[in-house]
Amino acid sequence: MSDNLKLSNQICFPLYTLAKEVIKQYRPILDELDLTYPQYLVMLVLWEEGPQSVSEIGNKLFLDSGTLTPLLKRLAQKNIITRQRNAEDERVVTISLTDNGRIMKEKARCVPDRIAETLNISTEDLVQLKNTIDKINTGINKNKEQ
Amino acid sequence: MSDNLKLSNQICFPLYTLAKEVIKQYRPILDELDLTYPQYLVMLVLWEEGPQSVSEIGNKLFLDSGTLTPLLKRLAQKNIITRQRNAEDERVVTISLTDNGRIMKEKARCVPDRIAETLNISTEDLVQLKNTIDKINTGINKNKEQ
DNA sequence: TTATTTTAAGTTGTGCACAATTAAATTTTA
DNA sequence: TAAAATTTAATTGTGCACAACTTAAAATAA
Repeated sequence: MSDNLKLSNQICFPLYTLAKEVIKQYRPILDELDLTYPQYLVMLVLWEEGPQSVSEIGNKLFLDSGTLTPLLKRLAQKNIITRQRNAEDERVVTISLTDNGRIMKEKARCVPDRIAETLNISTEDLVQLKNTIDKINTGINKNKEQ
Repeated sequence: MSDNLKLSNQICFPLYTLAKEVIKQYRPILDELDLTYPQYLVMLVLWEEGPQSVSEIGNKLFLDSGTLTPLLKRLAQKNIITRQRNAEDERVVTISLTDNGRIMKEKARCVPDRIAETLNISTEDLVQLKNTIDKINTGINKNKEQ
């Protein structure tokens, strides 16, 4: 195994553990909103872009209906979103915020600040990480096109 | 929300999706070994460091017994590891490779090459990513110590 | 030694994540 | 228009991931 290949091993594992670790940083903060990290992502999309279909949410978050359907049912049960089958196209289910869901946006305003605190890292390093991640994603997607 | 804080949002989500994406690259390759990515990590540790307890594996992979116990039972069912309660200290369960488990190491030799191919990224970028990840992990752990 | 504390693994319950399949509605094509 | 293909959610099943708890064993303290 060449050094370069060993390196790929040394990257995937840290990446996998770091992602878990960062999500763990969200847990105590999102607990106050009674949200998990994937649920928070769905709420971010709805806060930012308003009512939309399950598949639109799925395309933005890279999650399929097998993940989203039960997750959205849980958000509906918390009474922060509604799920309504579309009248024109009955295949589509439109997800909208309830009043409670909209109110939650205010309570969630502080989340990014608090995460930034726990990450305890410079802006330059964050920019650096984002650039490298984008580069890798480009590499992976280039392979897919072939 | 300052630009810096927006950035933390822009980092955590790409990190979360990239980690999932990279693990997805492993799937077709590890399917040939009938292993999942976490199962592959356990096998790597056993191939490299030999028989060890559940908690030793857990410390190295940052996984607890709630995750490892059922995972290890599945590996034992595939007949590639054994789980044996320690005679001196009966709290400890020692995990060892079977002959099949040792043979699998040869079949797994090509995995890093094939992953490196799909990632399609330069050595410099990989080194870069690893450095940034290590830096963030240091930042998180520094916070924990406080 | 006996009681207390700690440690190791297992158990239970919740919530993703995703592959594979299904069912129904819509669109496209012949 | 009727048949075929596509799209959208939902369902089913497997496997993490982790918090909270339990159990048994071992280590430590009283």
